[in-house]
Amino acid sequence: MLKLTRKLEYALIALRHMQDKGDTFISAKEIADMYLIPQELLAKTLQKMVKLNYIKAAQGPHGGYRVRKGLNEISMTQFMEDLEGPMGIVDCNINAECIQLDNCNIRLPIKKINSNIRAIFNDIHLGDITS
Amino acid sequence: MLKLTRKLEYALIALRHMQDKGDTFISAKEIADMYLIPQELLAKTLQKMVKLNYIKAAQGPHGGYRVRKGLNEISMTQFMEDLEGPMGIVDCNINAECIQLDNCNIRLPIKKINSNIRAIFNDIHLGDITS
DNA sequence: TTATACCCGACTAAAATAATCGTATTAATT
DNA sequence: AATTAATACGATTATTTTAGTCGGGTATAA
Repeated sequence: MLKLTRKLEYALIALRHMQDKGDTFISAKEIADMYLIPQELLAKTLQKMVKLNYIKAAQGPHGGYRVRKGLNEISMTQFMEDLEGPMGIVDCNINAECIQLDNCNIRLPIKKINSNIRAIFNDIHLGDITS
Repeated sequence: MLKLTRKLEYALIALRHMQDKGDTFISAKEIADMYLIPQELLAKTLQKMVKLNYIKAAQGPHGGYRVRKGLNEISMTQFMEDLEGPMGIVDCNINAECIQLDNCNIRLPIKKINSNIRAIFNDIHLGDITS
């Protein structure tokens, strides 16, 4: 309960590793081997981050990935939602398709918790983790 | 991602409902019907809360559950961990069986996030939600 | 032209969560 | 005493989410 997904974990690990390596391209394999994470899964996550323009890819031998500049300022909220879709402590705060509607007697306090959590993740940025 | 389980949701809804009703015993059925939640599942959750001494049960017709006094002071952290077991933004902060060990390059920042989240839930008490 | 690496969708596996079922027990009511 | 409405609880099944794998493709350096 309340856990980050592995995809996010792997993404953070990879970002940090790449950050450390500066401008050189790092292959998915290198990262996967080093941190003992499944290469294919990591690769997919990296590919997603390319699309999101978090990182840049280079194909062919000596190819790999490197981080884009300015990544440090991205908030964890944005990062998590970019990679995993909307986040909310309960569904009704996201999609509003809850069968209970106004019937629900805990809607407001839950909403408040939700915004507290968002506040935390708004205040943490990728730079806090990857550098 | 980062969602409360239904069990917790149901528990909170039930607690609030019972709180509203004061000292009278409320059946699982009444709550299940009112908020359109599966009766058996709710019942099990209520039974767990009886064991935890959150609420008191009475069997037989006109039986049901009612909240114990002093419930309002229980923190959400305690509540969640009582019902669902240890909570942590990543596993390694809980069971420390992570294959990466010191290899992990994001351990510290993640740990910090974790304690931020705990701080939120330590500061919210059942009374903030159920009354 | 070969080897290395990214790209990407489809698929399968595993784990976590949610829900149901069956049977036993308790106690108020008639 | 019998009936009924309730909790107690372990076992089981179903569903959903997350994790991981596979296969075929494209790009490019050497």
